[in-house]
Amino acid sequence: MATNPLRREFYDRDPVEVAMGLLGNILVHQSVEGTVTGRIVETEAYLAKGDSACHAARGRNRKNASMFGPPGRAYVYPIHARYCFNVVTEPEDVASAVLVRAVEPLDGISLMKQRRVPDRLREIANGPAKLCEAFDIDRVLDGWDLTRGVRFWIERDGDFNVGQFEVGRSERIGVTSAHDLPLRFFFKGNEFVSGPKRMRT
DNA sequence: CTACCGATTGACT
DNA sequence: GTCAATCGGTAGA
Repeated sequence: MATNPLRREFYDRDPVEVAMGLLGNILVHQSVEGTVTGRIVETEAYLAKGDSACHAARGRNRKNASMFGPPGRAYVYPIHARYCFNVVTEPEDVASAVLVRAVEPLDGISLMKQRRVPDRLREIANGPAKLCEAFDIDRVLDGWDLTRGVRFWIERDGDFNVGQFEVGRSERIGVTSAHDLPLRFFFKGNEFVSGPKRMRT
């Protein structure tokens, strides 16, 4: 069956636009264990310029190389003994990205529960590292081309009405610099968004 | 080689 | 709200 991944042009834009545009779209990972999908409900933008919290702020290295690659690739990096998943935005050599912080589990929930302990539905993917555990995203997928629609991609859900949620905006969670930049976006009131209630409304 | 740290999480007051 | 466990990557001796 043909897949319908978001195209390169979607990602080849300002990370703030991509971060807002990703909300409501569906993340898909087909692994040997089975297929899991989830609706993106929370994102954060990391800018190529003027953003000290961006991993590329102090230049290129082996770890952040994917961020300097073409748009529409994955940037997966390890932190605190876990992984986080970003999509690369803007043209090659412009190092910006969007962190996918939370998804609402849709298909393959039993498989996600197998991978996640505890397995309460709301807690399965309401955080960047939780999402990676539930979706089995690790460094093997760093640099993966999300626009091919093979194994790992993001697609639009034509039946989903984006307007049913108001989009909230806040400072980013967890960053130790550039606190003031309001670059986090989320569906207000959606229970699968990460953080305490005040960060979800 | 060792030292340090983080875009986290989960447990706890 | 606070705090410690976690470990791969990087920087520095």
